[in-house]
Amino acid sequence: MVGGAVAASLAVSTVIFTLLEHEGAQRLHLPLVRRTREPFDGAEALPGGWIGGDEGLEEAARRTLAETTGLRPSYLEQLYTFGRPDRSPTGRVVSVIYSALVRSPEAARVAEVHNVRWAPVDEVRGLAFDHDEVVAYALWRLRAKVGYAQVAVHLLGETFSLGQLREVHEAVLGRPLDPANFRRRVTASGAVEATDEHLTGGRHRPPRLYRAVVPEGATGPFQTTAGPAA
Amino acid sequence: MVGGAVAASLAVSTVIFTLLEHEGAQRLHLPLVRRTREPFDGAEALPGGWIGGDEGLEEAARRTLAETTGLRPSYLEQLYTFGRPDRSPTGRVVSVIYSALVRSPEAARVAEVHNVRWAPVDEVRGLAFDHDEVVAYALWRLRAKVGYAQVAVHLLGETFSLGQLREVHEAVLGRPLDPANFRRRVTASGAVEATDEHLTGGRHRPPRLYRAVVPEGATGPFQTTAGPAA
DNA sequence: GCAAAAGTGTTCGAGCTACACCCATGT
DNA sequence: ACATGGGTGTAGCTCGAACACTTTTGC
Repeated sequence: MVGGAVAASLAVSTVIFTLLEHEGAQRLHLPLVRRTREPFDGAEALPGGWIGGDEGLEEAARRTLAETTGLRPSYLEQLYTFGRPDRSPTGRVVSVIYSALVRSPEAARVAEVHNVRWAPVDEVRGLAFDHDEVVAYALWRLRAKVGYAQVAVHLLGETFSLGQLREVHEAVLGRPLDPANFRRRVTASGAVEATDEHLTGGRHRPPRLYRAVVPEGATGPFQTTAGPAA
Repeated sequence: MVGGAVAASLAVSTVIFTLLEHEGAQRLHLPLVRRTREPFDGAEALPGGWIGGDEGLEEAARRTLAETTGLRPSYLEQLYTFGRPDRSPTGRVVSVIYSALVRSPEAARVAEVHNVRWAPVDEVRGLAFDHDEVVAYALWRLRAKVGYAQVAVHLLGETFSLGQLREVHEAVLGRPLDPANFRRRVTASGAVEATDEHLTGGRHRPPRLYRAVVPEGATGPFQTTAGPAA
């Protein structure tokens, strides 16, 4: 299976979401890096890089993410592969796009070190290549997924209150949710389990803390919500 | 963005589903081609080939599909990209996998011409590379998708009875469906529209023929059920 | 005591399932 | 006439939306 290969460059880029305080509310942000070479010199782009000769695709996503932003995501899944022949003006580039979530403290830790700007998702425009499109698609997928899969917990720490989890969902979906119904839906789904601890220091009644339950099928050949394990 | 590129070979393969008569019922089948060179010489594999230097990914999928099987799919979407460094014993190959549907007459037309075997989906085993995995994942996705998206119509002709459409769903899901409820669900969804014609020649009351309704958002930048347009 | 979030209960309606039943056709 | 798939009606269940209400804390 060697011989027919063609000279396309293989890249990987990642759309990373996190929650940051913005105008008094938790809102979805993503990190952008400014390009320092042609094409699109000076424009902002998604973090990424070339795929190494001896690494898997997800591995490449993690490596380039660490190199360009220093981030270690708590969730990472393949999103889509873009390969229009004209998407880069300097030659054929096929990009495997990953989608990731990082917890806020991790994002804050990195913000001061690297040349990274955290942009609110709805203010992302004018990115290099077709990255505007990529971001819109990643956001659409995240919003769809938060409805049926346990992804939101990856934006929070080990334990969390149901109010905090609801705020995450609200930030992702961009609309308020009924606290009572949200609580019932989440607890009934079995996706979280109660701990004995409560969150103190708040201004009101201390909420019980919960922990995410690791799904059953996660050890099988396929993660049925994210794609094949390969 | 030239210069860092790495020497990975870029391939495309397609999992194609169609409906064929098998043991008295319509069942899902897919075409396999027998390899005539190393690696996996003599084994069966998914149709595919190398991606050309000046074609899009979907374009490459259509071309290789035509070249190896002669098939023209009525539906085609990107499924997943596989890139484990060791998935081919002869060197690094990254494969973009597409999932396709073809109508039965098209499948029958091609079956006699090319070196293609149509295998019932649940008897597919021992394929080259990681193609067993790929098929299992494609099937899982198709079954999930048939529940919320209008994909089944691509296995039928221009017009069809609701009984035929139900048979398609039953073949995909592998279980019987209540005819009354299926009819109501489909008509209420607005995914099909009634024609004035009826299917004659059957042994019983002639069913009304329906036509698939092209979804609204299909002209926008994204097809919200399949992925970005790019 | 008061404000506000945590947490519980209840009602309502949409949508799905199961199943009874009528309709129209070929044999 | 009758068998069979096409097509309609309907009762019951589940689940989510809306919202009233009680509980527990800080101030």
